[in-house]
Amino acid sequence: LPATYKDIKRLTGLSLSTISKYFNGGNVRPQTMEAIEAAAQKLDFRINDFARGLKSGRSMSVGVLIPELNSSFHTTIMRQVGQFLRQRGYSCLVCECNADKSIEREALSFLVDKMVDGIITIPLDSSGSHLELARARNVPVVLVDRKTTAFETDAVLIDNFSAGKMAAEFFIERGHSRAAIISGPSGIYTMSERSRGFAWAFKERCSGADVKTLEVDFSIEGGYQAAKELLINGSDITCVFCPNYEITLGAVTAMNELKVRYPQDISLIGFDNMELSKVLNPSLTIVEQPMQEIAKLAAQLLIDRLEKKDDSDVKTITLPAKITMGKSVAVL
Amino acid sequence: LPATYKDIKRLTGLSLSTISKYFNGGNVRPQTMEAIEAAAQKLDFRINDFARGLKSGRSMSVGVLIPELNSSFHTTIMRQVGQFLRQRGYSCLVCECNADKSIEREALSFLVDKMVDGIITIPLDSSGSHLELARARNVPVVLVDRKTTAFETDAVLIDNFSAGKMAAEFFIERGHSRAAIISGPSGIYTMSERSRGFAWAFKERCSGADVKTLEVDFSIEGGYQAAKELLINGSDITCVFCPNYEITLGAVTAMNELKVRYPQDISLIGFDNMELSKVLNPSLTIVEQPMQEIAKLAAQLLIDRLEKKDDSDVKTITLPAKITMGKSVAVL
DNA sequence: CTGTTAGCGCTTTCAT
DNA sequence: ATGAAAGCGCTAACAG
Repeated sequence: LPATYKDIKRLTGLSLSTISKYFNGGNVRPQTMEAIEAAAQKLDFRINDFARGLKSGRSMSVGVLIPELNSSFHTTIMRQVGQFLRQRGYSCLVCECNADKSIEREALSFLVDKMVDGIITIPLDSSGSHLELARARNVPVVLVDRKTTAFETDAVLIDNFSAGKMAAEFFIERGHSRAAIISGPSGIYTMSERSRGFAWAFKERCSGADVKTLEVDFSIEGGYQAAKELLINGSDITCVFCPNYEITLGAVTAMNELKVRYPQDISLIGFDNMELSKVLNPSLTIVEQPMQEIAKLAAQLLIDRLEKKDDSDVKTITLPAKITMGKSVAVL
Repeated sequence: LPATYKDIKRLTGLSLSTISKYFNGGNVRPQTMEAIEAAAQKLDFRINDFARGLKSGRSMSVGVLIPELNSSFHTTIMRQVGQFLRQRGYSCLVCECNADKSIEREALSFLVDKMVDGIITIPLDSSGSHLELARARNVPVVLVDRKTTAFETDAVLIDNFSAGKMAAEFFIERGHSRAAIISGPSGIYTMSERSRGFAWAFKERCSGADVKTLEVDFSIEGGYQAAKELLINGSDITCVFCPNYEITLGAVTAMNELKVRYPQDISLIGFDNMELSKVLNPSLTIVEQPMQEIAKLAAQLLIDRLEKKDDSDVKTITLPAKITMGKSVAVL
């Protein structure tokens, strides 16, 4: 049975309040501290987080809620956020909602029940209505990657429009004018922005351009099917942009299967995940997000809110993406 | 301010114990239930997990402690375990220890402090001495993937020796006799077993065989360096076995860089991760673990312990691996 | 089936 | 700097 303050009291003769004060960083005199330390050591004392939380109303934990833990981007964000938060004394409760809105709602309610002090989330439901519950409970929320339309709160994003534009310009500069983008669901903020940027650049910077937009499920399978369709019937397309990691994976798989080679037969730009880019041969040209920075900023922003170091208005931090050159785009 | 039993009492006139009973699945009469439900609804009542945990001594949460969240295998296990546990009403606290033993020890102590009811872990410290703390606190532990030498508890593993043997036999059957294995640290149980199985099969089933064993760091970089070294100086090797996912990734990257092609120049068998196998061209022959089953069995075992449905002696469940054929092994 | 009662281990005024 | 006392929200006998 775990030791409690009472046991320490028994060994030291001190009162509960003095002991509590010590464990909360208050001033006690050296000999008191030594006595408590010795007793705690001897008893293998560890503070009871439930009792503390019950009394103080804070859990020193934050909830991380993301769509899918098998998405490389989401997992990376989650890890970095967790690492940073832990350094600052907070623990993380991680939930994934399997890309299902009703699970997302449940998960949020679960986190609130667990008394998390704050929430960092990549929202699935783009309205963000599920987040109202957090607000009702006074739990601050920081959005990552996507903004919500009906719920205003702090957010850390990349400039997705520019990311799409970048990919388009990379193609245009190398002589391409007939392009396709295999986009995820247009209801997803990042996807529609990247598509918009891609199409805009071709329209604006390349006369006589033709951009096909395929909209698929947000998965490897989706990318795979769309690429197959495109390669079989896509006739005169010379280049394809895959604006997320899973779609990229699916598209490459389809090309392998159909023995279509890049960059010879068709040019390709992928998204995220440097490692994939390098194991592939030829290597892939990709648009990359500064994941570590995104995570760090989100965590910092949340902590600042929790600790009242920042009580400014809702703020959105926008970071740039960058393009990393591989060998998957032909010069026409 | 969140509502409590007191508020429900005020609205319904019922006693706290009746209300508590209802929320814990006890029998109350229909009209009582309706009254409580209505009040709870109206008040937006949610039970306070801290108070409940403090009183009951159970948190309905389990700790998951793994070496690295950027390892595809570890992440997959963690997800599956989490999913299964959540279905059963438990939540998960996930910690990674960045492959550092002292962090692992801290993380364990952190989980115990958070009052997890049980722990599922892929142990890094192969002695398992850090797990003593859990035992001292009466927190059951289930090991996944690796066994500990100095701490006996339930475990779910694959037959790693056979996995290595399988890879070797696949090579042998296709006429290979000069092989290499790029193994992870021999202190890691899985790695030494897979190596042992690999070497054993060549020795036993292939006269005049020659097996080089390289031991590297447990990382993409490790696999990359070793493969490079092997390809530059390895002279007469005709095939390589990479007994984990990260090493496989590194090895393929090295081959791309040196323009060494498989299966023409050298044959290759990788480990884990079907997806990688398919995006690569040619596709990879890999040894696969039944991850979903591993996770499910581990979670089930822990729950059975927690709920006293199983009070048998410590048990170890061993599952078979299987080989999935790709196009990365040449027939000599 | 329902109510009364006594804490769980900690924090936090308020005194001293 | 330390102590006494009250109570956070819930559970679990026990009695009715």
